[in-house]
Amino acid sequence: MGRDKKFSEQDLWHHTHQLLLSVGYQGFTMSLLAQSIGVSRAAIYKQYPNKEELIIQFMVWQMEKSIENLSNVNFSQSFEQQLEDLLVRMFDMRDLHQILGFASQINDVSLVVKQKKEVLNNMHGGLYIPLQQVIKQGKEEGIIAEDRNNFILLSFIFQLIDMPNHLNMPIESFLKEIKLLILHGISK
Amino acid sequence: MGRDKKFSEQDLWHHTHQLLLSVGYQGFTMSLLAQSIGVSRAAIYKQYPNKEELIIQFMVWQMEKSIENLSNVNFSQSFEQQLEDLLVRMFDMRDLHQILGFASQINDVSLVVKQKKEVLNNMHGGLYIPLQQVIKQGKEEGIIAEDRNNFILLSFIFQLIDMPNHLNMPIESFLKEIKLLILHGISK
DNA sequence: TATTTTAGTTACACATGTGTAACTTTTGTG
DNA sequence: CACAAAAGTTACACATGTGTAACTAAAATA
Repeated sequence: MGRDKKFSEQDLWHHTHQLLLSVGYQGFTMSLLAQSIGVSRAAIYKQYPNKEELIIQFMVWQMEKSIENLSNVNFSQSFEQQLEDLLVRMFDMRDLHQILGFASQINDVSLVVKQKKEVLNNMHGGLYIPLQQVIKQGKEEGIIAEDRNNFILLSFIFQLIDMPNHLNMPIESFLKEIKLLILHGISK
Repeated sequence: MGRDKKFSEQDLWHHTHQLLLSVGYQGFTMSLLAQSIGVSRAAIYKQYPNKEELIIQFMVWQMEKSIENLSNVNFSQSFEQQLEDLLVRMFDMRDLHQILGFASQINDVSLVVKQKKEVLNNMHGGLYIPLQQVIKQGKEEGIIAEDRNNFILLSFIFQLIDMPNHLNMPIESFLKEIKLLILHGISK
């Protein structure tokens, strides 16, 4: 029973996403969110006790989606194909990255928030597993030197995916450039 | 004449810098700044009409320092030496980078702000000139392929300098790793 | 020492954000 | 149809931020 909802969880996350991207964490307010969804602030407070819990929950949800996505890389391919597969998937979740960067700014206003921040941290590891797998393949194929530190290599890949496309190249060619830089840097 | 100042411009910029790093642009308030300097808010308002003009002025000042710094790379060295020289200097101005990223979030509350944002944009070019010079040298020495796009290469270098040092390696070894990644990517 | 000038403080009016309590609307069900 | 349950709104109290006007403090100088 009860009356029909004016906004779905999808709506909520959609607008949360957009707002976080455009105004950042500190600029994000419940007023702005309510306004962009088209309901009153209090309607959102019925579902989430405060801004912090709403945002951390959004992040956990996004992280789950991302881990799922990355874990679907086809690991039976060659190293280079795996890398390409990976890069395309990582490229799709670029702004997610940016958003997850806000996690450290969230105040521990409640135990729940503190715990979910911890959860988020642990999930970060899950994000790295597929990458580790790809690097392992690269080492097996003799493309990557055995003695190189995996963690640095994957930080490198994560960092490059966030490289701004200032020239506004088509995604495909831009990804090709990134792949080239990852594989061989600036040298011939 | 008049009474002695309680805080110098240096003090002001120092605390502005620290605050921007720790709380970000949206979290930055005149109250926090005044508090960390140890004066009243109004004392700062005597010098800057609002937060926006204060911050944009700080950015212009920082940018000037950075351009000056980068332009002092010794361009009579070999490509690899130039690159190393450059990386050390860029590493010193890492957080500057982060701070300049906030520029787009500053509201155009006055003509002055709008103009200084424009100035800042133009200065960005000045930051690239020494990098272009180094890349040119690399091409001349036949290390970088002639047909590669300079702008992408320098975006790449800028991006890598911001790579987080999650393993907390000593700066020297970390810079060595970055240099290696820039030169050859992940391949042997 | 009285005056001028500059630096700094206090206190106000205003704006925007938060979280909640009391109320209203809409829906399904006995 | 009336009434319980869920969803939504309005209005309030409170907190924090902004910018300014009136005031006070300290130093140079005539």
